[in-house]
Amino acid sequence: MPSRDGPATHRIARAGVSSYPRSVARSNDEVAALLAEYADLISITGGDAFKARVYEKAARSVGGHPADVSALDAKGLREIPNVGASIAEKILEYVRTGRVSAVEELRAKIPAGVRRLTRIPTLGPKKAWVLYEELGISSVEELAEAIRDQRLRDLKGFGPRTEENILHGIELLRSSSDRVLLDVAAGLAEDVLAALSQVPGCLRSAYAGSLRRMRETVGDIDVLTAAVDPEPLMAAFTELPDVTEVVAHGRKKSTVRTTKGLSVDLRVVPPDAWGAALQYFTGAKAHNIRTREIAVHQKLRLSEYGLFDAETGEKIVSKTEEEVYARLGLPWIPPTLREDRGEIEAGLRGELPDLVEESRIRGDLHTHTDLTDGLAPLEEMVAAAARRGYAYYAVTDHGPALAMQRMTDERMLAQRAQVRALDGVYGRRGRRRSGGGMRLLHGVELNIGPDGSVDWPEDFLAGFDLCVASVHSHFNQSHREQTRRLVRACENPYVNIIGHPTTRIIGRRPALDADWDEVFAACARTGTALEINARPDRLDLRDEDILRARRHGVKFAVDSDAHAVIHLAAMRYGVGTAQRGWLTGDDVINTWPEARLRRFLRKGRTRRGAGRPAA
DNA sequence: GCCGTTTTCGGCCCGACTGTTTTCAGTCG
Repeated sequence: MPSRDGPATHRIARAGVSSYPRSVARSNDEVAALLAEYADLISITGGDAFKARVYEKAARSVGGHPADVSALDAKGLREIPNVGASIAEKILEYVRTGRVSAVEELRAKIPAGVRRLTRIPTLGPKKAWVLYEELGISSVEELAEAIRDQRLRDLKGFGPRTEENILHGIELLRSSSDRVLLDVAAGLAEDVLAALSQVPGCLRSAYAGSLRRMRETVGDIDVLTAAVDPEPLMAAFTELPDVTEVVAHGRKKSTVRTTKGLSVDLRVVPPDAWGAALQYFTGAKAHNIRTREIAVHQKLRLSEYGLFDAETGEKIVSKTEEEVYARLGLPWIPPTLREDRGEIEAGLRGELPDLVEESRIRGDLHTHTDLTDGLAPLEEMVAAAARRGYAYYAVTDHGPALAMQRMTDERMLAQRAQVRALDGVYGRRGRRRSGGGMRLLHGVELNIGPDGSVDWPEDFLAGFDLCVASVHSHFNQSHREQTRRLVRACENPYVNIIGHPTTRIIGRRPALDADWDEVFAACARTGTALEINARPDRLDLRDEDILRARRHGVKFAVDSDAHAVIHLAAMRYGVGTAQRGWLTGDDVINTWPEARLRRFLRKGRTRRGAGRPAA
């Protein structure tokens, strides 16, 4: 994609627009990024704030739109929310020419670095513009230097605390800028695999490395292929459309840099070395060191080419990972566990967990509609959930405490009536066929206030089938206050799930400062589940927290927190994170049959009718 | 620039927090 902003557009700290599943054409992402950039440029230059907001909203709608925008005509485009005549025309221009003149004009006025300044937390478009206009600052580096030289002191609206906050923001930006979010890496890797698998002579292909292990961020992508003759694969690889630079080009290994700023390594191995190579390149390094040590103790030698007799050099096994692990006395270890966090010992004892898998997820318990900040109407979200084969599905729009969502009792109750009506349709529909239908749960995402209270009193909450409760503000409370707040939310008999518990946003916002062991203990004690929010920029709880919470006996819910149909597919990243936390199906409430789930949702409630479906 | 039980113009999510101010602008969710 032609972008003045360059490759860093997709880096974590500035991943403003990102649509995770690959079922969506990439042109939607490109157009969304362009519209978002235009919105930023309007804001920075002091343009009409409402106009900027429309472009922002249009960017989100396009990013979340299920159809490929490059295949739509003007009429089709205008059916996308927030896309009218003007934006439709710009999208058509982009599809036709690869550029949008209005965006080009604004880009000519503002160096790309100025927009990058707004990625610094606490530094918005207005301050960025002042810095550029008054001091000519157009990069993060220049800004850091200007602060060192105390040149911000004389600017109106900039004081010592502002300097401090900006410096802290720059630190945050820098510490995360060399890795990308999981969905960006997965999308690129899947594109590369799709292209390489078409090359004649390509016998197998897969991605390995931290992406296969589903680490929350990815530094570069390792792609592995099996072929007798590597040349055609290497040639095709270095000529992929995403490639901006060929860093290395050899027979066994090539490295390229891509438009997303991410490096991709391709390794071509002989077909009979596939298993050993996949094991080797999946890592993690610490896991590989352990497996090689085990090999050495057995007078063996393990490399990417196979497992060999250390003395004779004779190859023993190499075709599959299973064979390699088996010969070492280990069961096959799922990639998400390969971090040397006890998986070797557990494997040796035959006690690896029976990990939760995406196919075992029976429903999504945290999703939104356009009643609040979602993009799709209830009917569309529910239809999409049914297509995923779920046995149950919860609609959990925001309560009134998030003032921006304009929720009222009446609107919530009206939605409930709609949900009940749809439940009648979907529940029955399935029962007539085989295997049962999809039951709909009416829920809410409550806001946890600074004191731990939530949006509604208990008698109103009793009407919901389930309540997710999450923190959306007051991130800087003291350790003690934050802990008390979360514990109090758990103690509410109607709160079933703590949504995105730490509220961290990868590369942009740190986790809340709380006594998590105390919070986890409260969850276990009160029968409150912790969410594993599957959005790639959240993945909250993260793997280490899950491991810790699990020891308290907490149950978990892996939720997409979908705000659009396509976001439902983010479930895979949540499941990957749950696996990294060693969770089994029994640990995850939304793998349970409906009846068991409903029992869990009743929690400590005394009132009858709470948590039950309407007849 | 988009949208409409507010309907072809006049609104557009709105409240809290922070840091800068002395009455408010910028940022965030």
